[in-house]
Amino acid sequence: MIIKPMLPTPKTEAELLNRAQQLAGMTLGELAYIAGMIPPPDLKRDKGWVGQLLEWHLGATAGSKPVPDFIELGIELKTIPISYQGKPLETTFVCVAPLIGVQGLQWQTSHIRQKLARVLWVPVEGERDIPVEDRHVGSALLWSPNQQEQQQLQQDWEELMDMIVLGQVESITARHGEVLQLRPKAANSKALTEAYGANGQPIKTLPRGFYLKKQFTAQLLQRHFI
DNA sequence: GCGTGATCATGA
DNA sequence: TCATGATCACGC
Repeated sequence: MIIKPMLPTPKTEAELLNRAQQLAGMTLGELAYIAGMIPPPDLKRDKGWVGQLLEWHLGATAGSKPVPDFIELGIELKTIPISYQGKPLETTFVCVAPLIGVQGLQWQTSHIRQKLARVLWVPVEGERDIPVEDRHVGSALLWSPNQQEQQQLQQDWEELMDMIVLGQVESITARHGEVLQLRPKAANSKALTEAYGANGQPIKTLPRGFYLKKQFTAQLLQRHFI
């Protein structure tokens, strides 16, 4: 697939937000045309397509490195699929969860806290009955967790990491955590990575990722439009 | 396999 | 109907 070079990366937060807000109201088909991309008929085999399209338009630089999308600005870009009611249709993947070498890890210095410190949220229509090319981009917002959100995130993170340290990763389900979940994040159920077993011995288990629950992202979106 | 971008699809 | 657990694509 031939695509045009991405737009230059914004130099300031204001410039990034401004550019994101210019995209509001446009369709993914229009944005794809500008980028020289072809919209897929659906997202079954192109789950990251919308995110990569927006990365192109906003000049995100990180690629697949475990750092914020806009390194200089310390800002993470997240597209979020929304329903006709403006509520999230999916949970939001944040980052991979460490399963070994986790003793002594602190929330304050964790990767997930760094990733969520400043996020540019770009809502995009996500109902499956809307053709991908006809879906509209919504109004972008820059977000940092408020005190309550920080507290909720830290509490969930500590609970989940405690279980990982204790070798209970395989008893963690998506129901643990109020706002943050731990779920598989893998190519398939045969992809395995190392973790601690119940007796401290090494085991092989599915890689996991941290995800924000829908209710949490719904509230932060709503908070912005109040 | 890992980390990025995420959404799919089935069981409850 | 809906969230959980599973899955898809890509660069390296």
